[in-house]
Amino acid sequence: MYGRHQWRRRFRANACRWTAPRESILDLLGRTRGHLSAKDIYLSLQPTFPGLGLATVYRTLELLHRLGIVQKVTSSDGQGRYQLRSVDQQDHHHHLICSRCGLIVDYRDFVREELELVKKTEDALAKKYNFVIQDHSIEFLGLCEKCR
Amino acid sequence: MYGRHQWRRRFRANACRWTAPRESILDLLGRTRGHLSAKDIYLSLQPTFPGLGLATVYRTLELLHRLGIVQKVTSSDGQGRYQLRSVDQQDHHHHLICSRCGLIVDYRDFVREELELVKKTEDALAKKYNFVIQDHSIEFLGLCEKCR
DNA sequence: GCTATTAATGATAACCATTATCATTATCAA
DNA sequence: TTGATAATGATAATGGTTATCATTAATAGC
Repeated sequence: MYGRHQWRRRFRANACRWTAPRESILDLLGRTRGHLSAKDIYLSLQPTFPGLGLATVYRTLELLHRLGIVQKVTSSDGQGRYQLRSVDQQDHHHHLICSRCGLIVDYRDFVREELELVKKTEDALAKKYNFVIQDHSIEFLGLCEKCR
Repeated sequence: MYGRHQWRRRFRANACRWTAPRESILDLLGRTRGHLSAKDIYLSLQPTFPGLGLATVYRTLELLHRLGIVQKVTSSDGQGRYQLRSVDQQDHHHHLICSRCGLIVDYRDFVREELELVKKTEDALAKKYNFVIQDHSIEFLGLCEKCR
């Protein structure tokens, strides 16, 4: 995983400053498995960083998303959730989402097959519809064990 | 496509009443290609149905979604968009979404291959994670011709 | 190490899609 | 026809996200 030095360099390269809020948010994302909402992050950092503002969390997440550092999932309730984009391809995954309680499960089954197809589709769509493809999302919606 | 008699029967079977707002919304969805937001629908019906309330549009869309009549896409700007679920399987498609302006393109390329993989994945995930799978979503995000 | 420039921050108001409330109306089974 | 009640419309409330703006802090140039 990246350390603060690498992050700092990456920020500099994009004319962005390396600040305490950004470091603490990246740090939290780095040591958290799941998908965090802006409020999750805001509340989690409250004890160690009481001065942090919610607006800064949003701004930082948007920046990280723009830089391709963070992956954004808009769940069906319209709330954005964020996760560090893993450096190694081994960790690429897709989502299984409970439409009742919003639980998000990362699954890694069939990812190889999925990515093959994704690559093929991506190329074809980019050409046919004249899009610049930035990302893809494969999700299954259903009811989890508790909600079924 | 369904006519009002079929819809009416389907509503009755679910203890739902057949009303003017519901008929007009279904009618509009039936003769519109793209994905409509609640406000789109509200504004489109304003001339022919001035009394229609926005809340009713939301309630109707939620009902149609619950009944499986309508497909919902939550775009990355957090706005819900709705489309009549097509009766014939031939029309099954996935989405190409512009992350800047929200444009949604339905594509039908590689859908056969995608659905094969989807079926396989669905079965495995349902078993492994004890989910009841209701739906899936495959989306590509990028910048459209105008926004690139 | 200073200092000027200006990006970033925090507090808060504004925004906007969606949901809840509630009195009124309309559907439909009996 | 009528009674029970589902559905509606108007509007207030909610909640996530964005805009505003004065203040603070990071960085490049000296």
